[in-house]
Amino acid sequence: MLKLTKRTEYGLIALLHLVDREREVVSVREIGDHYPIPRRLLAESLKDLCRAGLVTSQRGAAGGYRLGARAEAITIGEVVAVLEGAPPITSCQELGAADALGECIVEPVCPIRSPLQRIRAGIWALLQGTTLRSLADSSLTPRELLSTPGRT
Amino acid sequence: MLKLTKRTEYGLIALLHLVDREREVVSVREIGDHYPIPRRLLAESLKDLCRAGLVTSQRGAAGGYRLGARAEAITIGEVVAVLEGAPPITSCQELGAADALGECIVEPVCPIRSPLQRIRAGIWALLQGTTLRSLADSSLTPRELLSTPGRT
DNA sequence: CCAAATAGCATTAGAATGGTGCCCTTTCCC
DNA sequence: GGGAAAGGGCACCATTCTAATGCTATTTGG
Repeated sequence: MLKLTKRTEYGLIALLHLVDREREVVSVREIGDHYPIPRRLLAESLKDLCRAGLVTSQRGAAGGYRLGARAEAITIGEVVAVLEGAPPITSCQELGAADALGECIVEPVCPIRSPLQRIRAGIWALLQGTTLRSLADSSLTPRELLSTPGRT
Repeated sequence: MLKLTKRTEYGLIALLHLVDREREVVSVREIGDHYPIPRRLLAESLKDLCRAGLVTSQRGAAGGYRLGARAEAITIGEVVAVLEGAPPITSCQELGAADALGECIVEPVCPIRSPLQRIRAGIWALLQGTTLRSLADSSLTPRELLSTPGRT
């Protein structure tokens, strides 16, 4: 289904919490105490984010996590890619070459021509264009997508 | 995971095929012959789309399907909602009232404050703002989202 | 009447998801 | 030094979702 996983939700919650305390080391316990979510899974998400370098960890008694970069430099796309695997944007589809439509001789139904691939690319672009900072500031979209135009 | 289902893909392929032959009645067999996909599932998707009124059906020997509205009037959001269930945008979250952030006393962690909810809303807005026509014309996004700004 | 085509329902195998258990390693602090 | 606190790494289970197929009924054109 078209939805992000709990894993991602917990990760984002943690990251936004860390944005609030940029530069500080915050333990999973403290983050978990603020939200009605299974602390254990929160920890799993943070582990994954740590392996990917989006956060750094401090082990030991007074340990915890800290943002691995500025909040403006971490995109939601990165977070999603880490926590639920990179989107299966295959073959010639690379967002950069997204203009080269019409010229794809891979298959009878080239993936780039599949409507689903194009939609995925759009969603992906949206996520890549949203940073932790902008999410923290409640302005989700790059511009003001929520006031949708289109629909001729 | 953040992905649309095959069901949706087949539905979109069928719909785009019907856009090409607007007003004509096209059988599942004919559509299926054009793409390397299980014809049976294609039929399932079309059945669902028919129940929802996005396409109309003609039963009997020379039967088939036809678009239920103009290609400009059918949004990808509608198609997705039909084929994989409406997105779980719960409670106070309604896209219209998305401005009323900060004032939500439902839960300790109000869904509207959950980053995941906000991202879902963004994705949903994107889908709602894209029509079958614009998809057929390969210009996926309402404006030119693919050239993402943001990322301060 | 027959063949083609949609309509409806049911089921199956496999994968993904959410959640938990168990144990190890590191580090602070008494 | 020793224990408690905190992260690190697997492995596992139950439930749900997904993709796909089987079977049968109903409609309709020729």
